[in-house]
Amino acid sequence: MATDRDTVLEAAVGVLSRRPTAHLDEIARAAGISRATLHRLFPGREALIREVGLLGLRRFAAALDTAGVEEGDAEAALRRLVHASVPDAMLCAFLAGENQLYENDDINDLWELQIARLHALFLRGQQQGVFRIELSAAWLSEAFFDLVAGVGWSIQDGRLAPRDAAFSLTELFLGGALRRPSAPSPAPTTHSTSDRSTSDCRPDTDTP
Amino acid sequence: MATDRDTVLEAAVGVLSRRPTAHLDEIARAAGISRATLHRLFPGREALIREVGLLGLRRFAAALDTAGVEEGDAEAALRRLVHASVPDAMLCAFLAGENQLYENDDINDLWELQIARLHALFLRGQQQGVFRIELSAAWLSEAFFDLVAGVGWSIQDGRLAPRDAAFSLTELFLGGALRRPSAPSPAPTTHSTSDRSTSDCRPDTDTP
DNA sequence: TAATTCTGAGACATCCACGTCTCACATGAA
DNA sequence: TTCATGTGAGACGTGGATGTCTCAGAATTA
Repeated sequence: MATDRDTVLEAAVGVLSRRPTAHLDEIARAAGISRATLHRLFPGREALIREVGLLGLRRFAAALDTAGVEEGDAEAALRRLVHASVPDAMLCAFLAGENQLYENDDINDLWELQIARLHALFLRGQQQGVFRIELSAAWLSEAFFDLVAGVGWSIQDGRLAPRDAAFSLTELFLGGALRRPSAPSPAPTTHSTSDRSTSDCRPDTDTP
Repeated sequence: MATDRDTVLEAAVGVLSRRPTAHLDEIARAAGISRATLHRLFPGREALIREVGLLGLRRFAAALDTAGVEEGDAEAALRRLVHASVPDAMLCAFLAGENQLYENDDINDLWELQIARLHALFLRGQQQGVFRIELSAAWLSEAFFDLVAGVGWSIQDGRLAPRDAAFSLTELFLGGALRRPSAPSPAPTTHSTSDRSTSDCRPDTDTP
């Protein structure tokens, strides 16, 4: 069913994010293809998980791009980043689990690059007076990424509704990160403007 | 050096939390013992990681106990829980990564039990009017545990000072979880009373 | 229909981590 | 010193996942 490389990779994430030692049989079955075809697409297990990591990093980099994290108000940029990264929360969950797994150079470089962009966003926000300075930018970066990963896990396990993901993440994180906590708005910019529907954050685990 | 079972397990966590597929050679070397001794202590890899999971769950359960999460004000209980669980943040990081790994019954039961206690804490806090009701208790539980895990990873990688861990976690999480956000106090109850020193949160990675 | 391409299923061979064993040596007690 | 216990180092066999191959059948196209 899933002849697309990226489709197979997303199916692999659904398995590997929870069981990093899953057999290739299992991954192939989750993708709806045979082990032979999996091998035709990716020459070996190492190549597969490397490409999974690369896909996650590409998606997160794209989210940083589309959110425009280096422009404008830091709070608004973070809100945009939430909406842009929540659909790929599952990939981020995988990255959070094995970011230090790779001794590969290009992956680590790409990873450090994105983390640096996050770090710069929080640093800028602190200089703008939007984010609290008692919490280090490094900690804010780590916490944000971990919460994105938590969103991915929660959605996969059915503990969090995909439509609530962006709202839950934004409110919880910004409540703790903002210097002057905005009054807990009952219904902020989540379900309103809908520049991008957040309902397409699907684990895509088994949809044959 | 580390003949103690728990010492070996803690050393194993430092490796397994980042690389779940680490060889037994690597784990033994991290613990400062030989592979033969590791085998004498734990009969096989499966038994090892099972005991690592059990240790983490026991520690987290003990943290819930010493914090007394089922008593008194929910906010105060959560603050106590932070201080009690931060020293074992590395174990929690391991659990966060592979909580669904086990098809073992007793581990899953113990896991569900602790999560239920967390869930009850947040539910009680919401009923008390302390925690926000726009964020589900399930999400608050997941987010809290993920942030504890993030603390463990950050400390292990040297990105977060162990002495700042409890403060960073408390401020970030409570800022987003409290219904009436307390004014961002510059130095709250973290470094003051010191019921338990938070500086003993050491990854214990390689101390030969 | 006929040809081509792609996939699934299965059968191998290979390799590596794991489990087990033995032996030498260090440490501590008698 | 002598004995006992425990550890480290290494060798060895095994099992299972992985990698590669072939072939039959389905899907697509001419």
